[in-house]
Amino acid sequence: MSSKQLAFPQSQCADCPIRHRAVCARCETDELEKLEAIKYYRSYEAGQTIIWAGDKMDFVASVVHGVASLTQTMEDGRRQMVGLLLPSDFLGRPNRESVAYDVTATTDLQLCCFRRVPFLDMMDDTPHIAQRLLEMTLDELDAAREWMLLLGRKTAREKIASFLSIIARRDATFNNSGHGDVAFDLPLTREAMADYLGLTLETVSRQMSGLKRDGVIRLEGKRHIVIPDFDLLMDETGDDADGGILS
Amino acid sequence: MSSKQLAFPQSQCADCPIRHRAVCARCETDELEKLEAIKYYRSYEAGQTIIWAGDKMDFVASVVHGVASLTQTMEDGRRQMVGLLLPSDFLGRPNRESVAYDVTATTDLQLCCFRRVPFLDMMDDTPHIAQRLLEMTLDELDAAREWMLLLGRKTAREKIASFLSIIARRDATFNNSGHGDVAFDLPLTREAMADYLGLTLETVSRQMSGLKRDGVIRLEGKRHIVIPDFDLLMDETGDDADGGILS
DNA sequence: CCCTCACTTTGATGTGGATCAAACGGGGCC
DNA sequence: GGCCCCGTTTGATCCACATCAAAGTGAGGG
Repeated sequence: MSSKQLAFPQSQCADCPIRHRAVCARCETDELEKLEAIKYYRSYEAGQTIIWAGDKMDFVASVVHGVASLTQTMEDGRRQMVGLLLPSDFLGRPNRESVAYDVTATTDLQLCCFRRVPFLDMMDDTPHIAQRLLEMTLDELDAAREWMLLLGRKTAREKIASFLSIIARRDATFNNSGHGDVAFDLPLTREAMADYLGLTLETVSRQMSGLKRDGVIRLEGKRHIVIPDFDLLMDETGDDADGGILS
Repeated sequence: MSSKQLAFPQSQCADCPIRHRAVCARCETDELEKLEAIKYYRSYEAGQTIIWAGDKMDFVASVVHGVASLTQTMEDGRRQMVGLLLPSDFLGRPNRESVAYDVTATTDLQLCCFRRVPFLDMMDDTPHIAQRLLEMTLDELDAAREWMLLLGRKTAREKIASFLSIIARRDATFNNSGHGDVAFDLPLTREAMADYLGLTLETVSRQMSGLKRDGVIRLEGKRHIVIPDFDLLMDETGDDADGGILS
């Protein structure tokens, strides 16, 4: 079993996180070769729109580096972010050509793409791909449901604290030397945070200032966050205090 | 193709909507027999809790009749509905034993259940089941994203109008004789609607009264809704006015 | 080095929906 | 028929967050 994992040719599907999460974890060598044959990379810079709502999308993809967001916009301009894709997350619907929301690069971004139709063919030949995608989609649905609780019932301060803990859990490099400092860079502007949280950017800014004033977070520059005590932050989220730090 | 569909033994998996949506649409006779062997029914009455958050769930299921809801509750009692399951919707995660939210019957309810482990085995043997479940889960994720826009950015009146249009789309019997009346029963109390919409029950009630006062809806009793002109309702949702009535 | 521009912070005021409180209505049961 | 109870409606008040407005900050470019 472990020898089999070691047998995966590391040079194939090289820096592509999809190997770990969506497709390749249980792939055999010949399947990896098929994936190699249909994959290609695309890069975007911060702020660039990848696809507009309603456009055709002829590929599925996995995020290599950077952050992408899915956003819905109402006619009068109100906007709500409905998805935030970090490295190794999957983008696209194998069986559907169009998307229902704008996809935007919120930071510089690299995607590992697979053309849709060959990817579909490969799904037919390789049953565990669909099973793995099902797992990932169910995880995303669970995340969406947490997000709904946040949007529907949490206060502005709880929303900010929850958001920071979500980003910290995925991004933080943490400093176990001595005490438990957790530090990371925010990959979003205050406006994008507001779109994520269903707030205005002014409220986001005020609540960040409030958390800083109360010593829950430290701000080094506008974007770099240091959390001196993760439990203190968790107390602000409104979530049950189970499963310890970054579990 | 159509002859093949007719070849499905109608007496198998008899009144079970899972046949149409999750599993059986492309099943052969022998696969249907395997499904028959592991399926069973469970009934619940309105208000009954099916599973509590954190409990083990040893089955997956499909809603036969009635309505079930998925709800998250914060420690201080704030509640947010995060899923609403109508007939033919699927419940459960094949690969996970526990659930992260309470599952409750909001009306009298019948489920068609499959024990989890045999269902998993069947998924391994029958690749199109995972593909179909992936499709359904992606649809649910799209619905969750619409819901997030509603929770984050819509006004109370828009939330109510959107909710009514969602229920109408799935439930309504409509009366094409003469004009386009659309009528249906609300499967939820005002309180459950409030949990769905991220509002209080008082606000739900006030906004319903408002829509009634303005002639957008008629109320016959507390629960029966008549919509004299669906376009009028759609104008209140804040959504783009594309894809006509009940498309 | 300073100017610019995009992002952010802070301040003053307004308001939609929450909260607290009371009355209403109708179905089931004695 | 009358009473009770649960779900619902309506009213009065409050407050968290939106809105409108202005000033601060810092990175990049001339």
